[in-house]
Amino acid sequence: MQIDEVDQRIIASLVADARSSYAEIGSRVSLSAPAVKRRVDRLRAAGVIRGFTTVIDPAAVGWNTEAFVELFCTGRTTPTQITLATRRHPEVVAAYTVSGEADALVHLRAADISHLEQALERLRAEPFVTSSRSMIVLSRLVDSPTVVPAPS
Amino acid sequence: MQIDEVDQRIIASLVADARSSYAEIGSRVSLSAPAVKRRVDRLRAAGVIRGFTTVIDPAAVGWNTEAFVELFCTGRTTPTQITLATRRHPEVVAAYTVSGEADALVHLRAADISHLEQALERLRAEPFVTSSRSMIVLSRLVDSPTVVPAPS
DNA sequence: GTTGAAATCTCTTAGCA
DNA sequence: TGCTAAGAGATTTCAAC
Repeated sequence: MQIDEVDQRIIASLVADARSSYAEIGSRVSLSAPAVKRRVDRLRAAGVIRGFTTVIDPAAVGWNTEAFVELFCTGRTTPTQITLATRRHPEVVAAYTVSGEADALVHLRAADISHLEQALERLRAEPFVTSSRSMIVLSRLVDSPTVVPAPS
Repeated sequence: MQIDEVDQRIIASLVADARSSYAEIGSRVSLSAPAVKRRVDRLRAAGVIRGFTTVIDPAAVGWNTEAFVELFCTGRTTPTQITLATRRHPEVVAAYTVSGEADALVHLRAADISHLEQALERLRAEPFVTSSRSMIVLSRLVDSPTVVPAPS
């Protein structure tokens, strides 16, 4: 799909605040509210905009502990297998297949250390996991939403 | 701050769709629109709700390459130093201090491999970095927004 | 302290030039 | 694309629980 500079500025505006009105975005990109809505609808339909969500302080809802786990898998493990397995665990925030020593990197979020330990145990019990290496997050230094490059 | 089950359900609703109306959320939690707004305002003021954002397909805006980089730092490196250094690089999506072998884990997003290479070079040129280990993301398997535990 | 109802104002959204 | 207009939603005020 073709995205012009106006689309990018609309996206940037929506990333900064998903609840701003079309009129407000329009005034920022010099477009009328209906024109903005039409573009947003088009971007949603095309899958460029996946959805609108809310950024929550994890600690406030009681999920204080985070970790990244590198998974080492058996030779014939497919990405699909890892996807299905990791999706089953509610503690999994994100999972990736990666190049390098490990085969996959899993981002976990749990209430506390003991909850994290349980989740880790469950994850490691998956049949294709041969070993794992965990990094517990001590502090989050930077956390930006998806960066939209400014039109050059 | 005190969060009751109604707040949690409002949060869950906003995480699922940040643009839904207060009336819509209200019908789901059996509250009037003004009551929902008051609670949302309170949650925002308390920092539980950090903001509303839009989930973008990174590929659609031309950022196709992702990597995680483990940083090994000199003995007297403070988290603040790492924060300031990583914030300077627009490719840094997130950064954490971690337990384990590495001192920090940095999540990078770039347009392509050569862009990623440049970003990595810049990052490794930071004076406190002694070495690094990169994992290039081959595919994103799972990517959930912040999970809000259902009230039990 | 909270809530819901009503009034006013803004925004959304469809139709049309 | 912008404009207009009708409907829907947001938000403030106020009274009641």
